[in-house]
Amino acid sequence: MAASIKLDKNDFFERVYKVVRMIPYGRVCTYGAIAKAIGAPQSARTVGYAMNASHNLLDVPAHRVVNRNGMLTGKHHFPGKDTMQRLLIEEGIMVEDDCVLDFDRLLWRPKPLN
DNA sequence: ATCTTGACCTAAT
DNA sequence: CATTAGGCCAAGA
Repeated sequence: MAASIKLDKNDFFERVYKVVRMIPYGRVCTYGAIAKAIGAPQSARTVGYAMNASHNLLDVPAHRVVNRNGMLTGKHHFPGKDTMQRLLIEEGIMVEDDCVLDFDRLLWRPKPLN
């Protein structure tokens, strides 16, 4: 047995979801922050990919995840046209021009996972 | 099995 | 300041 200490791909996804689930209502988070929280600071890209698969999981508020600029880069991947923006606004987050206003204030930083 | 693309980020030029 | 390049992991052709 030994061997295979390598992380299963599913683990990576699960970790991402775990962090995203912790994002409080009315707050937003970034891909990079999440990546860093799960111990893969340079895998922000894969975090985004994980979000894509998270559409099935209703527990994961993917709309609260934006890029480090506060831009709604993933809005095109949501059903409908401006679903992501709508969801954010419904939580009290002001969005304009595909960017989160007061982004610095609303940004929530996840704590590193074990 | 290889190559390309993708909801990104950081550092270097 | 703007642009380029590299790195990461996963899925589709």
